[in-house]
Amino acid sequence: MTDKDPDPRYQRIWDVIARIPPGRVMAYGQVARLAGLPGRARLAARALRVAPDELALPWFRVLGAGGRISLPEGSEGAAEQRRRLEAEGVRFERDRVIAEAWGGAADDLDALLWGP
DNA sequence: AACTTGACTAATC
DNA sequence: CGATTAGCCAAGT
Repeated sequence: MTDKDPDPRYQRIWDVIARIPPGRVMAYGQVARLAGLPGRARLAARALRVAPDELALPWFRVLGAGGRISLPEGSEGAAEQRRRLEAEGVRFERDRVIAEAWGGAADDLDALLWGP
């Protein structure tokens, strides 16, 4: 076939994001690292942006470094992201997610991805 | 092929 | 805290 195969890097990133437990959050860099792409935080962001809606990924559980929403403040997406996270019990401190929400997620994913 | 852009990050000031 | 700089690399122009 002449078609390009789907980029396996994106597949891995989508897989990681899809497994983030409710009520928890992860940073782009962390997602990239668990996807086997250390240092490619921007690729994780791009993958999320181009992700098909059919995957129904929990995009709102992915934040920038330090638990901050990366979408432009005042944008529709930023408001929705915060609303969805708070609906799952994730608490905020000004524009930043409380540290508790983001512990554990890596451990759980580590178990799900590498050792079930 | 050269240049710009970006849902990033860490370090500095 | 916020602003700046620099590193990074894939995709868009």
